Amino acid sequence: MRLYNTLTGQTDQFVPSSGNQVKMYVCGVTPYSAAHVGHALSYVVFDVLRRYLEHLGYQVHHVQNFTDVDDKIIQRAKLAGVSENELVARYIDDFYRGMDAMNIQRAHDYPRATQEVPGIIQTIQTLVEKEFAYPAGGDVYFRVTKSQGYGHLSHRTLDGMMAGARVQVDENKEHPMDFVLWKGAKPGEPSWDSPWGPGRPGWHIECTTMSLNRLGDPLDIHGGGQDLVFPHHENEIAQSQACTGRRPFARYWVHNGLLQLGEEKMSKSLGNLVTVEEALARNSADALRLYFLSSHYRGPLRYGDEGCAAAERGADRLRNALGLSDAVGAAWDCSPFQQQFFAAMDEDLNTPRAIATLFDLARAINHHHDDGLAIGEAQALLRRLGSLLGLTFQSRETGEQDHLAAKPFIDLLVATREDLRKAKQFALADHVRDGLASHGVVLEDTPQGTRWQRQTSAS
RNA sequence: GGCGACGUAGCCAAGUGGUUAAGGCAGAGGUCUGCAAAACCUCUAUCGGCGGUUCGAUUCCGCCCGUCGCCUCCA
Repeated sequence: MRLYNTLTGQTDQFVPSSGNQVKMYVCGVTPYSAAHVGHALSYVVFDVLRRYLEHLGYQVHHVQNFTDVDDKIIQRAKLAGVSENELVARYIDDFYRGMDAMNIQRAHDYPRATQEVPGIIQTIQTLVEKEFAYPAGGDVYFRVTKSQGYGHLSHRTLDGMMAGARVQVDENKEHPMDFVLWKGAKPGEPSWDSPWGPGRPGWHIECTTMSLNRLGDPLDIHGGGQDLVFPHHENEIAQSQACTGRRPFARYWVHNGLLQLGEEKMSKSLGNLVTVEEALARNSADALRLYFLSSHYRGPLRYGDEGCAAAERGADRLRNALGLSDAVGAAWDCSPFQQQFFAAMDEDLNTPRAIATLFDLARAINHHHDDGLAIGEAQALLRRLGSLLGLTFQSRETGEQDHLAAKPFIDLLVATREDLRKAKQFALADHVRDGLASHGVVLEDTPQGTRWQRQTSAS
């Protein structure tokens, strides 16, 4: 397949460094607040990338970290009156719950910064020995001026960055753009002993240590949101290549576009976020995935209720095509849809086009079903292609319990209405139908009898 | 200020140097239905503005207008 690579700025043919093994490292979250739909979007994208690579026959080794020590965690824990560990545990749980509900496959490994401290210290030590890093005032900094090609990934130069005039003056730094590898501990902060005194890892260094230790360089794919390109990924490259003395650290850099809420990016610091839990209370996971994937992964996407509702109706359309009963008629060739789908996915994961193919296939299924042809094979294809996008074709699960409890009564009402219709008591029959509809139960009369289901779109 | 991205129908969103510019949602008409629902069929865009390159540009180049992202923690 072809894949856009932030490093080269082009869409390149994807070829892993060794055979059919793919080493994929995706930057994870800092668990100090609930997982939001922007996270869901990002991890849906990498989930689809992984599913598709696996479909192509690659063996993907997927590692994703948790940055479980940083300023915000310390601050929030104090605010909540719990330990850092408790806070982190709570939000890691929340993260897993949300991602599982989105049908995102779990990574093979979820390393945590706090569990890698000896390795991180080792990495920093190597950098200090190679003079890429220097201790100052209890901290250790990375020397960006010694790093060749610094700024290459984010297409900027040190001079250009200085011109931004937003760099903060720091007495300890040799150069304003130098960044911290090790933060000396302040009173009351969690800390570890190190050759430079007690402290904790800086933000970027953990990913270098974890990816090099868990996967080894070169990584085939390094992914994350576009907001990580600078400084996080730029710094990761600088550190990692300085540490190993080899390049590239990662061969394909894949970045997803950011989700916006209203006119701005959704982010924890702006506080304008919708949590995954909230989104899933109103929409099925399929609808959200359809929504995310119906725009290209590198472009921005505006999140909103109208978009969710439209996606839910679309999901219904696909579900309906799969819900049709098969006939014993002649078969027909549905393989062109498959080819079209793969062609779209091969071209830098063009999920909008792939989804369009899914809808085309659904229409063909409905059409041929009307003509009395066999549709089982095409339905199986739709299911299979959909699963490459992580679609389950299940309706929303909320209210499942009520629905089960109410089932015998709904069945009874539906059967009664059937009798009324047979007796041509249409006014009464419609009254029953309207009454059920007002409780979110939708009836559908088919030649095989009346079907009912709970309304899938949130209301 | 520096760097980057984007501007396609009522809304969301693909795509291409040249026969009919995907798909979804919404809308209109029709078929089916006791009526609906679902489904099917049909209809709804000269691709931000101005120049340039070209036989020909929505697609390439320049400028302008507008929007967004990064440059600070962030998927």
